[in-house]
Amino acid sequence: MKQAIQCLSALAQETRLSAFRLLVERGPEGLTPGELSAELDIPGPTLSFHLKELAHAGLVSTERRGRSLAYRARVSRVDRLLDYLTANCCGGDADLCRDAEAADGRRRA
Amino acid sequence: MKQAIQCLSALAQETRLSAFRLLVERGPEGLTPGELSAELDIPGPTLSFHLKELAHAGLVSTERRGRSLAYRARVSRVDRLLDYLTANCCGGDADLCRDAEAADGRRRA
DNA sequence: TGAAGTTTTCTATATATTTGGAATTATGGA
DNA sequence: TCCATAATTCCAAATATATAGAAAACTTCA
Repeated sequence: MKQAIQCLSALAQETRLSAFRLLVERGPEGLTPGELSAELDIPGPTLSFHLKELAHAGLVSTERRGRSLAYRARVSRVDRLLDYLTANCCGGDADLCRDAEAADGRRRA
Repeated sequence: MKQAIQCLSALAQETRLSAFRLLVERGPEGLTPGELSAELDIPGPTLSFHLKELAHAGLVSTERRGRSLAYRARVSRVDRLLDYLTANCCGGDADLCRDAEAADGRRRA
């Protein structure tokens, strides 16, 4: 649970969510803090604070590339997060769960 | 994006995450604030504050049932959240994305 | 080794969230 | 209507998070 909250908190902030999504789009090549700082128009220290938060949650990894660092998104973390959030849905009864969602949809429609 | 942050923030808190997961497990029958308050050992006003947060994010729905309310989890919101977080992964190049994850895994192993 | 480029740490301030007791509001049944 | 139950709102204090300038630390390449 601690880990899930860490991931959720990390993504529940505008600057960090934007940075993470840029990194997801970019793929394996990654982006440097300098590039992110420019792209997001955020001062270095502020960005650094947020990247640290994402790294601490395991949502990004880093690798040195020349004189800069390359930050990359770890998308698999997001998948694991989803699994945790919906674990044992409807007590494990898939049919019940499907019905519940359908009923819920009907109510809103 | 606003909506995604709202969902993430709502779940990024111990009491709310616990409540949400209890509701997910319970399925369509739902749980009343009183039951949740007892189960989680949280004072009424505190729980109420958190349920409001979840409801505001669209993660739970309510329905009156006799003298109480039934809170239910809206699991579909979580699915949509995942889609948003990983949208346009690796610029839409699925092969690239798969490779990136595999490489990342190798690095960590 | 030294200088330039990158990124992070330090630090203070501003802002936002969480908590729970007391009071209030809403509901259903007699 | 009136009472008992259920849940929410109000409020103030405690806690946590975000921001960015100045300074420091780490890398690389000449």
